[in-house]
Amino acid sequence: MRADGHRRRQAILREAVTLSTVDGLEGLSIGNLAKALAMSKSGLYAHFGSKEELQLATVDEAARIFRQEVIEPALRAPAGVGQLVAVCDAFVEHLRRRTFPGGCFFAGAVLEMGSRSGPVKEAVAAFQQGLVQQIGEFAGAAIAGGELPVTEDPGQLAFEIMGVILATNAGFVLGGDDGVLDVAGQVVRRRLGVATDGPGRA
Amino acid sequence: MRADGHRRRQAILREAVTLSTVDGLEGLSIGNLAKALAMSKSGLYAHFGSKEELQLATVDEAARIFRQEVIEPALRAPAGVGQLVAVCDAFVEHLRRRTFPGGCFFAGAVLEMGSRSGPVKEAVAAFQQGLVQQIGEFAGAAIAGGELPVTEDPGQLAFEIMGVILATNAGFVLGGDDGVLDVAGQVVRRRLGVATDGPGRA
DNA sequence: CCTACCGATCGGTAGG
DNA sequence: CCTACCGATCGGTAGG
Repeated sequence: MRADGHRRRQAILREAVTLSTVDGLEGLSIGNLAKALAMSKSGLYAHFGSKEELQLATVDEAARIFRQEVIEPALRAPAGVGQLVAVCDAFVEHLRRRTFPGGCFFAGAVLEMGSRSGPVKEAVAAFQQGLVQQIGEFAGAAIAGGELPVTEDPGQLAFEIMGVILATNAGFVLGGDDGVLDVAGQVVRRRLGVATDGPGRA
Repeated sequence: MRADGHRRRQAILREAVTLSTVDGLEGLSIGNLAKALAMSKSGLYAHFGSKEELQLATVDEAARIFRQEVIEPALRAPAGVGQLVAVCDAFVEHLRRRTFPGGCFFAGAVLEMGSRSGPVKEAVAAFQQGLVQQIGEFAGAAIAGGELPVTEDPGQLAFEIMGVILATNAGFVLGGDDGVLDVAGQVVRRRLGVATDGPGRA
């Protein structure tokens, strides 16, 4: 059945994304992935013709999961500042529920692939640039809607929020505990002039 | 001569740091490093008894270079806000002069080693935590000196500045051009209420 | 999907 | 510092 083949492929890719957040997209090996899935290497080659094809499909699957867990919740929030806060909150929850053992797939992939060339690097770069652009659009809407002063620059604001996201991921991956996760929401709310739901308040 | 041996060791480690910013600390192989230095693998084992020892020495050398190029210039700036701005500017220059092909060594090492265990991860974590603490002390001095309101939190401010640093590195590594490098200074000066030397102004 | 295999490279060692 | 080697694993293929 086609549906079964698709589910099998998706299960493989989910495991590939998971392993990549620990070992990297280059450190991900066909042998390790096969072992984790209790199948043979050549079984994997029936789905992906080469390691590069596997890497590209892994990036696609990681993008799908990130969109589902982080972007889509933000898009459902009220346009403007609400979406800026929501994208940070959704990212924090993405980390908190430990979707992947190595934190955010793309934070790692950007640094691993950034200084390389080829289709995998291009795929990672395209996703990252799309994310920054999406956040910039949220910021633009907040300014256009009068929630933020017209002296704000959407690109700079997107850069700042990307910084909060990356600092949160780095702190979380390194510390392994949820301690850092509350800082992101506090910082971004303070920066945008939104009331903070501090701890100790219901 | 001891001095020659020390220089040789340092040259090896400089190359090891350089290669690590592209291939990672795990992707750094004894064979590749030996080839880059035009020596044999066993020649490297005369300096480092194992790959883990090499990795630890590589982290130490990267820390030395980072302190020299980023921390020390900041320490020479006026205490308080001046040091917060200076640490960002020095980091940007560290990237601009392309010290390493893969950007900031520690930005990559933190994500690569974060979800692992062992002495190499601990060494990377210790450096990163020391850096955040150092920036937090700069922020504390700025608040104590009345340059920033007492409602500011040094830890949150250090987190924000680490975010600016990480977003700058990610953008630079991915884009490969100097375009992002001016944003960091603008964002951090605006955040701290310091006058911006915008482009078009001498 | 499987077993069985290929040459290349991995970290590391023996012996000099 | 060197050559020569070890077993293990790498990405990938042949043949089923």
